[in-house]
Amino acid sequence: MKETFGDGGAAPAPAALAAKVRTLAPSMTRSMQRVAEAVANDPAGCAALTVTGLAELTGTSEATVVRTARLLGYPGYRDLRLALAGLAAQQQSGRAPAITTDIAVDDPIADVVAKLAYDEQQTLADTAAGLDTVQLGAAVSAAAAARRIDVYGVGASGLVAQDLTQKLLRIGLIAHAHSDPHLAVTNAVQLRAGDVAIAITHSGSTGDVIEPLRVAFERGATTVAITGRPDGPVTQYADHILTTSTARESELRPAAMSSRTSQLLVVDCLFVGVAQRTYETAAPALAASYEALAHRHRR
Amino acid sequence: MKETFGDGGAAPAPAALAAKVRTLAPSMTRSMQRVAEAVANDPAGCAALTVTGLAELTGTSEATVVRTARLLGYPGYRDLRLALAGLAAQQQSGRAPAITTDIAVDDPIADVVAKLAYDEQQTLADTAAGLDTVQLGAAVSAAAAARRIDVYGVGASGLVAQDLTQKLLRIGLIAHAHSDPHLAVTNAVQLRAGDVAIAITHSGSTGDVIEPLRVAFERGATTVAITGRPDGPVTQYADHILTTSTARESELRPAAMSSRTSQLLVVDCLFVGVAQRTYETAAPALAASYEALAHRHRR
DNA sequence: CTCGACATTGAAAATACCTTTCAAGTGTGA
DNA sequence: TCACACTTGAAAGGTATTTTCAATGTCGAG
Repeated sequence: MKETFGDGGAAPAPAALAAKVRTLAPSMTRSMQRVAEAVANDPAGCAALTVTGLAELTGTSEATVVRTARLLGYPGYRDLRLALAGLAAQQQSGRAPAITTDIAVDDPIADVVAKLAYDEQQTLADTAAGLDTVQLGAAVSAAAAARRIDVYGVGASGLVAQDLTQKLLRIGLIAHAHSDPHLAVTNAVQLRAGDVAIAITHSGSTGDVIEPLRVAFERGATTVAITGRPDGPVTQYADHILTTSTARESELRPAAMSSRTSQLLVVDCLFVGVAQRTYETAAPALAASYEALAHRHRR
Repeated sequence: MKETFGDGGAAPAPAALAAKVRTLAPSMTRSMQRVAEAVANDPAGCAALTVTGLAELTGTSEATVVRTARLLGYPGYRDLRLALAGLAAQQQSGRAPAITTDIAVDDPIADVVAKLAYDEQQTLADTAAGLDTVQLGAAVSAAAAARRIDVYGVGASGLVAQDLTQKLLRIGLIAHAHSDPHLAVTNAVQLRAGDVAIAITHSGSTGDVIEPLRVAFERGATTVAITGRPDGPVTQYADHILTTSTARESELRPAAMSSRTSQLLVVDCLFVGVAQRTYETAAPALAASYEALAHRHRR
């Protein structure tokens, strides 16, 4: 005959394992208590063990381990082990509040990854929440209809400018990125009504970027500023202002890092908006550029 | 002979299973993809199944299930199942519903913003979860001690390469970004042991980037690959592999967009890691560059 | 103090599950 | 069209889990 234990009524409890162990402890034999204790004390560790392993650890036998599992309400050790793994995962994920602190010089690399990822996620959420969709829509409309689009950005923002330009080119629009202030200005002079000029500057006060935008503005082009300071000097020449979020920075995490994340999201939104409005031409252009690149990949 | 799959280096990933499935999907066979898909779609359900059960559910064989588990980085199905149980428990204990739909041509601009922000956040989480901190640590150590660091990247990855270079320069290291494949190779020839070469390519098969990395590798430099395809050609010349996540893409949201987000996070982690290890020189260098820029702001 | 009934326990057999092997099927490039 | 490499599942081969069962220990009654 089969040995039967447990009340049978209790479903395989998910989380309240420690409690169950305490409740059932009095009705357990000595060896079973040892097993139950081990399980309650270190779910994660026990989840890594086989029946044999746990039996050895507790100085008992496989049979006892199985009996304990049964008493705790599981069909067998296999299922207890699964529950244990779940429990371990849960309580591990529970303890992750420490990410809010700054990155320290002696943080282990895993913490650095977690903190950076968290911060950037935060930045994205903030940016999305703070973005004025009306202004964005207006900028999109202007860009979609533009004869030509010039983008100004220096330093880290210069890369964002290039990113935007690359993508716009891919959907068949005419776009240029300028990080050389002189060339930017001389190009801005060529702009006229119907063209679009976009300045990207986190501080909102980068002279090298403001100057070409001013020229474009005066030439009658539609001007857009992507900046973290909606009250900064750059905005006085901007028809549309797209605000990026300013995350807290620390010594090891320069402002450039999160502002870049924020700027890229804005730029992506701008791009997708434009792609939507020019879908007829954008879709085949994207497909074509994709196709063209296939040849440059090795097998 | 024993069949061997998987990279072995990847530790049994804790949470980033869905991401891992996406990353590895391209290198899977059809039946394996069916298994992987089932696992990614319903971790909880699959955790309740035995190998045989999962094989039947997916219309494949036990062998295929085991192979898939291996490819995902686990020693066997047993361990995958444990991980699944953990995952199931985790995601049961509270999670947002997720904005799963693709961006459509007629989405209002506000939806575009929300979806893009959500997707990029997801990409960040996946990347952070899937990043091998051991590999990262090794790359950091090498870079911190390097005489010189060369970074290769073309197209969108070229901007990421520049971003990394800009930051490394700011903390006083000698770093160069190359997007011209000819110049990249001719520069790679100059590298020797103690130098570091970093290749950035989402596809893992961009010849223009692989070639200079190969040269650097053969010259004895420490080589690092930042790629979304840990099994791609680029990795054969890489001492350390940093895996970026592959998010689902759609027509309006090219892969380049999320891969860039992922790459930037990796690059940021690398940078911060290096800055930590070279803190004595990095801190004053950062302060100095900050100071130098102040003059370029108006008012 | 001795005996017997019963509970507890672990060794070992039996089973279920997981892993590996291998041959047949399938597609792919020369 | 053929040769080749890759993919796949059936079945053999191992492990882990479960069950059985006999040995041992416990405790109360005579």
